[in-house]
Amino acid sequence: MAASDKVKALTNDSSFTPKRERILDAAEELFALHGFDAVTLRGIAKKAGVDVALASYHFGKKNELFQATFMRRAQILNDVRMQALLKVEREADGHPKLEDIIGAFLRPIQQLQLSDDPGWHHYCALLAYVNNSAVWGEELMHNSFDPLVNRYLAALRKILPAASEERLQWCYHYLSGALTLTLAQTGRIDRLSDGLCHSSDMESAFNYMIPFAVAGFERLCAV
Amino acid sequence: MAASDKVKALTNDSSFTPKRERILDAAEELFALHGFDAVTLRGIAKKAGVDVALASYHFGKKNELFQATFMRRAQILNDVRMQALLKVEREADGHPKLEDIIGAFLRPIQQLQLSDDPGWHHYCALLAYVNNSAVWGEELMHNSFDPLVNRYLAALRKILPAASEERLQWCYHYLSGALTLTLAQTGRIDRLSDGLCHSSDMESAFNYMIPFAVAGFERLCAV
DNA sequence: CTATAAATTCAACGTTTGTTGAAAAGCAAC
DNA sequence: GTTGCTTTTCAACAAACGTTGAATTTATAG
Repeated sequence: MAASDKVKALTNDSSFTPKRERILDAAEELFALHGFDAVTLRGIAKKAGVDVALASYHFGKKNELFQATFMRRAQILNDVRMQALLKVEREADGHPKLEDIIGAFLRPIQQLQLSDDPGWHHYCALLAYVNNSAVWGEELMHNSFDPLVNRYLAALRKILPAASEERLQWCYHYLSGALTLTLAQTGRIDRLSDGLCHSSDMESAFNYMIPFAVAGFERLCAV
Repeated sequence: MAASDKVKALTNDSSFTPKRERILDAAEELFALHGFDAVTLRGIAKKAGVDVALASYHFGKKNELFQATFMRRAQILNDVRMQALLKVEREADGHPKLEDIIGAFLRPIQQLQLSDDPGWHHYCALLAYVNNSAVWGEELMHNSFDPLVNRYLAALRKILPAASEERLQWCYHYLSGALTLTLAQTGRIDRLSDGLCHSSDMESAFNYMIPFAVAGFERLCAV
């Protein structure tokens, strides 16, 4: 009996089988690189050094494996982002600047993307895939991130009291789009800029993205 | 002999077989909705009311059908966008405002998306899929859109002479990301805003997107 | 050391996939 | 109306797919 390890997943009990984790690692990388449908359970199993049937044993259907892969790091990301928001609110005595809030939202992703763990690198690409997907975009993002995002929106509302809810939502949408295309790392900016800029240059990408988004929010949501 | 109709495609000769066009229509819709790998040639053929083998006969491999589907409307979009840019440049005696240029870049997409032809609706979703895809994003976008985009970048350079090339490229990247997520229509903003905003509300999406991007460009690229 | 349960592999199933060669149908020209 | 060419269908292929039940190994507990 397995495939009902959901209790474990929820309680963040990391007493998992090593092979189970290796399946998730392999799935993470392959799903991020090629998308859900282009990846086969056999490909995942091979990369994990494991029999095909083991993926079904631990996670059930292929759909469920995909969701498990996506959810695994979601809570960690939420925690880091929440800490970042609380920090800037604390340090500014409850009156953070717009730039601080957007920075708190974006910088953790940049840091995780560049961390030693290559899994986070893959996860960021997976995040881009899911957020832009008509199939997974709504439900999976909602289940994984809405509480945190709503907390951020509340912080933005507080310092942008003149903004209509509609404008605030659309501004977040544009920010999310800019972030998503950045994390997708398609190599397009490399081509278009003829080698001047690089999709992999996350430092530049985030350094410019923050003031870009700040200016947009101010223009649409300022008093 | 066929599958080398590439001359026709290039010369825009629309003396195509009706069934060939119906295959492209069906492929457009299905690829946009589910992505390349989730769509089968049999599914396309069924929707087009045609035998499976006919797709291979006209387009060769599945890859090539996908590219043909994507390229079909690309030149039309390029033409419309180019006309829009020339118009704002003409009407401003060669000195258009930033807002005019970005509007010329975005408004044609909005209009096509909302046109009577449902094919454009699907094509816009396909554009979002391709632009965010690690597999197709670089090559296909480059082949289809780079000349036009470079023409727009030149127009932006002219009115933002103080901007470094790097900043200009990244600003365009963020604009492209905001546009891409908008065209993807994942339904996420509907959920996050609890029904207040709608992915399908292209009028609001573009009305807000333009000033958002304008403010971003000005902040990063202004004198 | 043994019994019990979990983890893993093995083998196989029924489908579905993209692709192809040959046959049939449609259509032009003479 | 027969001859050539294009278009379309038919039939079938080998390969790969997700999934499952049973067998085997590994770990846990008493």
